[in-house]
Amino acid sequence: MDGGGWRPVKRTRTFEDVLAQIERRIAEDGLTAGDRLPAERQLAEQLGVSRSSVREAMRVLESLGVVSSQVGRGPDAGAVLTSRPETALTDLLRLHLGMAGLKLREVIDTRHMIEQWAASHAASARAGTSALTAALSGMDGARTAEEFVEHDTAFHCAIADASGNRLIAAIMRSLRDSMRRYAVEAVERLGDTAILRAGHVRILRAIEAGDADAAARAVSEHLAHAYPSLFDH
Amino acid sequence: MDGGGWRPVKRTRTFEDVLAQIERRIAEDGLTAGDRLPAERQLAEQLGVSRSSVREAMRVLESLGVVSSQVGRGPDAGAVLTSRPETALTDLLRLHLGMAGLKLREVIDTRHMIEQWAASHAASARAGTSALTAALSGMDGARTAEEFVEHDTAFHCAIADASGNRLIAAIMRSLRDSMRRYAVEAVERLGDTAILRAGHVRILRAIEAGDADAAARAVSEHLAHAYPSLFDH
DNA sequence: ACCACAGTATGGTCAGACCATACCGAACCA
DNA sequence: TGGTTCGGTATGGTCTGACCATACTGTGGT
Repeated sequence: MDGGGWRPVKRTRTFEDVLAQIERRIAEDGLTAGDRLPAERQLAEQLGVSRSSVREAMRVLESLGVVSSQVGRGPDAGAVLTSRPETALTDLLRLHLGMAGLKLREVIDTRHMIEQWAASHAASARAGTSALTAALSGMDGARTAEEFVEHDTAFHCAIADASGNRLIAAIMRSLRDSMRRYAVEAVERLGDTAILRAGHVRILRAIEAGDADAAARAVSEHLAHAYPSLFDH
Repeated sequence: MDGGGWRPVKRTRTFEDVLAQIERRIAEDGLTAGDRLPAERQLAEQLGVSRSSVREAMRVLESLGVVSSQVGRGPDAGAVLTSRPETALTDLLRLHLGMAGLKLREVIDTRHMIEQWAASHAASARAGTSALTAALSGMDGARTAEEFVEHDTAFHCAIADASGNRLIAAIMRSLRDSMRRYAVEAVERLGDTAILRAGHVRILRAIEAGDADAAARAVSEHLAHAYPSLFDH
């Protein structure tokens, strides 16, 4: 019969329908961050489904960084549209890294790519140098590997922020956050952070000078020093 | 008293605790794709929570592409760990694009960055040329803009696949999928696809020749032709 | 050896209840 | 008039218990 025109009935789960309808409403009504969604009970009644299904859809939207739920009453209560792709990206990467679905090497290569791009663009725009110098002095005052990594993350994220592309900045921040554990290990294994500091200064100088190529090269060499085991060819 | 040691009690929701415990189990037990999680009812009993809370946690894990639920009975039923970051990324980008939380320009710049990187690496490895030629002939046979974009997506994703980095390939695929609508519009606006074909051929030739720089330049020029309005400085 | 069928474990869905939270507003007092 | 208190209420968070559809499992008959 090879199907004979038959199709399986009802393949989509209820909460998926709810999700699709909410997404449609967002697109059609032009909803943006800050706008409120109807209350769960109201939405359930309007869509003719149970509150559980609406809640499961809400959990998905929340996990993707699209809504944020507040209890209580008033203008700020209920499900409010937000735009937090970075939290969702962080969770996504952390979980897939933990499951060994992704290798550390792949994450670091991605970081390499993003940082070269961001440093080039930051240099072309000569942007973000104040945040970079602040992070640099923060690293100088760090007394533990955790503290160092904290400011190191701020430094590298500042480069991404300076590129002006929020998506790339969000990916960068998520990569760093999900890698935090491995970054601390890498710093402890290295012991001396002087060589890392030199790399940071070279990146900063290249951006200040507006030299995109030099900035990209500086990033590349910096990462090679930070993760030597991944760059032995 | 500055608080006097007081802190708000119970700020985390139940399903978040469930989520944390599942994640801990994944990390501690070294679970990977293919392994099964306990059944919802069983998990609820073991954790001392209701099944609803377990289900909400499951929805989050599913939306992040970490588990996949199958009904019925047997070895394949229940919640199975998976590794599908690309579906989660696609949903994430699509929703945030729809909400205007991200601008199309940012997505295309990201794509530009990834494709230059991937084309360089594919050229260095001289990899993926067979998939690329197949996609190329697919585009030649396309009769509608949708069909063309279909094979165009395959072409560009093949470049990312050839880089060997699954994270970057996943980001590439998600970017393309979430942009599909805009890509079709762009092709229709362009009318003639001959210039796009020429760009594809140049990219392919550069990869075949193992010329990383030429591949990166070809990608850059190809994107400039496809989205002229975004490249007018 | 095969097949039909009851049993059962699974996720999917629903209804209804109760709780904590936080705002709203009216009644109450100064 | 002005402020305060306190009950009402809308919100999300959680739980219970039920029922359904699905798909395997094992048993018993042929």
